[in-house]
Amino acid sequence: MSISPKLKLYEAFAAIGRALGNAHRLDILEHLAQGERGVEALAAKLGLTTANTSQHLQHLKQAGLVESRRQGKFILYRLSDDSVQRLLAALFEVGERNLAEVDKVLRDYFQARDAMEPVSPDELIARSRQGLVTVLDVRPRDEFEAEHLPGAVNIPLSELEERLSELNPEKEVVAYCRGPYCVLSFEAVARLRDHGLRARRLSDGLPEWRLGGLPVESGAE
Amino acid sequence: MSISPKLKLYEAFAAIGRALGNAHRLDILEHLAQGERGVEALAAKLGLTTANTSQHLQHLKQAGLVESRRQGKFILYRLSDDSVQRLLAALFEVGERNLAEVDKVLRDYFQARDAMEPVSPDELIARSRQGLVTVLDVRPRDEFEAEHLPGAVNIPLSELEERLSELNPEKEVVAYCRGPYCVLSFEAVARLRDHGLRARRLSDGLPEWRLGGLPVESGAE
DNA sequence: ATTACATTCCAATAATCGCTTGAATGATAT
DNA sequence: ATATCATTCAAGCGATTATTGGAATGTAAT
Repeated sequence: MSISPKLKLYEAFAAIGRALGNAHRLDILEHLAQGERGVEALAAKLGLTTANTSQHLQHLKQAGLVESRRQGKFILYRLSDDSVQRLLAALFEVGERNLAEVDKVLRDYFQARDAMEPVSPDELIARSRQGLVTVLDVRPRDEFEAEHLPGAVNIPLSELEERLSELNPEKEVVAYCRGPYCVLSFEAVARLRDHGLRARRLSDGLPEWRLGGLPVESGAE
Repeated sequence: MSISPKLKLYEAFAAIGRALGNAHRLDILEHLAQGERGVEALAAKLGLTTANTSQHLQHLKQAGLVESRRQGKFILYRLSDDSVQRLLAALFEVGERNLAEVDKVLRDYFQARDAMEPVSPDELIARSRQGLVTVLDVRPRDEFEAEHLPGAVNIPLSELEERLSELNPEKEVVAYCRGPYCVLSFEAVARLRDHGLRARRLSDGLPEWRLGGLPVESGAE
């Protein structure tokens, strides 16, 4: 007598759950949400060994969360589907709502999250059309070149101070990066304000923007 | 130097993932999606020991997926939030889309899923208003009494054959149970058709109906 | 072919998980 | 108080997981 089909299904779904059950793998998924990446490139960004990164990717692949294709010497990984991003969003929502620990980190580190008054995509589009804002992408150059918001300027966080002059002080800066928990844009807004500029964060990152059906550009500036 | 705040957050989110990473726990969540339950009652439905069920519940509680309250001698557990149900739905969607194994089970066991032509909630409401259908709840009596669709008739699957006469053969039967992977309604529809009745499944179960903001009733018939 | 290089596989470690059994807790009922 | 009952805790087992370093695979360039 075989196991109930419902449990068989749940076993498969649980495998997806286990795949989500590791912080590094969530990190990988955040990076892949921005576009295809090779194993070594990912490993470098994450600070993991390639062997380890490869293992995590295999794990994610078996769970149906990512797919891969070969291009020349490299094997590029990407999210299987938009449904994966929605799953991540649902996971984050549950965490934000029900885990005191999450709330604490958000409050302590991403301090004054509310005071940052994040800009919604709709608002950004409206103000951008009126020429009131500078859209600032603070991710590393390679990520910017792969894909970015239309009309965005790229100043990686590490170069922010040296390149302040490139920003028009008349306009408000709206900074974004990889996603809702990417620290780059928080940090950027704080530093820009220290230098007397008006700056706010976009409420989400590039992947959420794309998921919302909004346009993106790719290539250098 | 402390661990990055993003990883701290992801560690918390990963804990939720791990909580989803066990078939029995998903089963528990399906049952709790229908309403509050005590530990022993759950254990009986799931076929687990109480100690084991309790452990799983602790695990789910720590992950913020369920909450509990004491009522007299019993401790009742419930889902923390609607967001938990949305998370489950997102998990199922990813599985259905990207896991060949899930597809296989759905095809093999829940055979001819399409041929069953599930009825959507909207359609059910319309046809029900016209008096064209019998809404049939095939879950065990206790679950029916806790909560059911308005106007539904309760015939647990185990009693289906004996109580066929209670069903008006002029009307089409629309059966439902706990959720999209609950086997009861599939089985019920198959058997009803064997007996010459027109029968279809509701596309989802009671929890999804409630999540959609549609009304439910409770108490005996 | 041979070399170079990206990626995956393999083996070994320590840590964690799922489940069982039996005792401990905590609230209610007598 | 004492007894009862639902639930949780604690200890222990076999199985699984994350990680690492080194070997093996497979593709591309010479």
